Amino acid sequence: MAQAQEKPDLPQREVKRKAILTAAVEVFLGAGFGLASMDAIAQRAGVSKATVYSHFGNKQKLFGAIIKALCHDLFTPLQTSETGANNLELTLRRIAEHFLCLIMDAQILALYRVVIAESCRFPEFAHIFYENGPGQTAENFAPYLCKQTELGHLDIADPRRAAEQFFSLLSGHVHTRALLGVESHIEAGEMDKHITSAVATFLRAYRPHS
Amino acid sequence: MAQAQEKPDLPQREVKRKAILTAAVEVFLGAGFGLASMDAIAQRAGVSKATVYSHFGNKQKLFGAIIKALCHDLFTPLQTSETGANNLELTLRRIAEHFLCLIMDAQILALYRVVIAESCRFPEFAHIFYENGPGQTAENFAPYLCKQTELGHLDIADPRRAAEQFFSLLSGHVHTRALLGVESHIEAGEMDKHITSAVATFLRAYRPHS
DNA sequence: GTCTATAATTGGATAGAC
DNA sequence: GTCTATCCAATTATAGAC
Repeated sequence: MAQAQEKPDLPQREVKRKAILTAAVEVFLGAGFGLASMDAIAQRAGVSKATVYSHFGNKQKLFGAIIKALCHDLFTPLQTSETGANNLELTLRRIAEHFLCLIMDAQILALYRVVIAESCRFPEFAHIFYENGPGQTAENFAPYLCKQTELGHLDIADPRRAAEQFFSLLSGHVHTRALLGVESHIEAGEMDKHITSAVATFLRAYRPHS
Repeated sequence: MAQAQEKPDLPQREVKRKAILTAAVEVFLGAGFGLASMDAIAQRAGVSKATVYSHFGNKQKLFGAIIKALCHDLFTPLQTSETGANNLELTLRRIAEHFLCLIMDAQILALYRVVIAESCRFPEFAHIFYENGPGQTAENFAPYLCKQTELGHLDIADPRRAAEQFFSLLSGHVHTRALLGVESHIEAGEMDKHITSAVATFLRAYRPHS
């Protein structure tokens, strides 16, 4: 106590802040906003409740902090540019696989559930989620479809709408079931068929009739 | 008080039971399971809390009762049989319109949000929701696609999968945004374009190449 | 059978010691 | 800056009057 303070620059406070955020993610995503308790978060973070409040003010603000952070961190943008270039079907398939890894990710599913559940009480977070997730995804993919149309490999009049259709085909009932926790595990073979079928349907619909 | 009891057969108890159920639907769908209170339900039903407990035992059981009732009542099956018969595109469009009315219905959206939110704590209800909703819908539609394939109007190898793709195209980001409460109102013209585009994409993908 | 009143617990938030 | 102890409101559930 006397000669402590040796490393005033070691961010002791930041360590606790991180611990609280990590705990809050687990508790909020597991229990939802309503049933999550600040006690549970403090306990899991290994700090006192007062410390939690000193960092984040109140429950709503803490909730907002973790939702925004997750929306910002979890959605890694799909790489549509600089691809294997010439093979359209293969490129679509690669994008499809990445997309399905994203939307079937346990943490993103949990985030989606919580954001949907609280969309009436916290419309701001629903908006942020949509813009960073589904919105961005379609927005980024549309230019690729546009270019492929210019090159004559596709025949698409409304690229943005076609992009949404592509991802809707991919989400499908597989995603619905995952969101509902019904028949939660899907074997690799079934997933492969699902992707193959979605890509094939999209290509049959939008390939030029030679 | 003395000469009351004139109509012992009037189902006074049933009236209160109905009032409680109605109130419970509003409160649970509005607030979610966690933030819904038995006080609020009793108050809205115009009865005392003790009466609520005497009818439904506890909060979980009351929640289960209303979820099951809603899953049973809200999903009206799409009429795929005995249609305008010969015009395939028109029939698909009619089914599509009915389907979109269903999934954009405010009460079904609210039910969906609550069921998703509680899918971890109440997997049984998620299962019932899926079976009565998305599952039934695709299951009932598949035979129609099968028959159209036999008639040579469509070319579908896996009718069940194609059925899911049809409804996935129709749900799309329109449904996602509605679920999230983002950009909640959609004008009729935009909805019409959405349906037209989804049906057209499905037909281009699955019509036989003459 | 329904109500009023209350028990028992929990959860959000804070005051004050160190 | 962090912890302990506590306040206060709300909530589930029930006991007992009528």
